[in-house]
Amino acid sequence: MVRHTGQPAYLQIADDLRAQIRGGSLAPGTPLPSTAKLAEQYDASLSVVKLAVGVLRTEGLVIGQQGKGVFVRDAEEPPARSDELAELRATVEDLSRRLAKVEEQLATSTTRRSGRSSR
Amino acid sequence: MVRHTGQPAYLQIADDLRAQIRGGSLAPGTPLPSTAKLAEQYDASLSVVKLAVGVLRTEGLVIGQQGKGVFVRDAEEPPARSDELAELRATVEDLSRRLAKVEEQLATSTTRRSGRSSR
DNA sequence: GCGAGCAACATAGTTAACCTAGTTGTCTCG
DNA sequence: CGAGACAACTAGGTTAACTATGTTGCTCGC
Repeated sequence: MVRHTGQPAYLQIADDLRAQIRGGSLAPGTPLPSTAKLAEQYDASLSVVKLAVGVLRTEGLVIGQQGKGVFVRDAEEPPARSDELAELRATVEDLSRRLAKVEEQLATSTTRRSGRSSR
Repeated sequence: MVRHTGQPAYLQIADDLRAQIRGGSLAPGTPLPSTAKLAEQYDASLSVVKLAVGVLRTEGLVIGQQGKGVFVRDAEEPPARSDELAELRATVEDLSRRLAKVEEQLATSTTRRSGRSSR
């Protein structure tokens, strides 16, 4: 895992999980794989996985329940308060950054790609 | 210094710093004390201070600049025009949709958990 | 059969150490 | 005097170890 993006591993993992959540692979209410599983899956240390989950937790995308697991939060839409503006701006920034990154990946990766290995 | 209010230390520190920012004690553009200073000031370990700053960074309240310091972001004082809010909402929605699409394309066509991985 | 206890597993928090990398001021040498 | 080397700071990332706490399922004894 990790690779070239210039981004730290814990952000890459957070991004990936976030994408899976927003993309529907991880539906609201379902638990993420355990930190140990994620560590193995991404071939990362437990520490970075914990950091990644911490980011999503801070963002409010998931809710960790001690002893049980980390669950995707109900895609409840924000209650529209004054902090919503800040949140929206932050989200826009985040999305823009990720989009730029992905677009770059797409641009630079069309030349060498091996199998579409399912998913 | 982390009195035990039931909240973890790193959240207490993050809350305190956040309050100082929103309260104006830490004006936009000004740097936070260095992590070492904060650690001493709160009588906490460097680790929890780094976590606290990480939270604020994730929230977008501050921006860390390597080698220089952590600066209060030129904030988001809400001009809060309701049309801007609507615009932002629309933009976010649009970005999210496009991003999910692109990311899914990426997921199904690029190096995806194929056991590659550095380390 | 039931319940107490226990083991296994889960997240969460804390700490410490080490490394990278950027910035800035200083000091020395040519 | 100036340029470059250097040291002292800065944040950021990674890893590992330990602790605490909660959940769940199993087993054993009654």
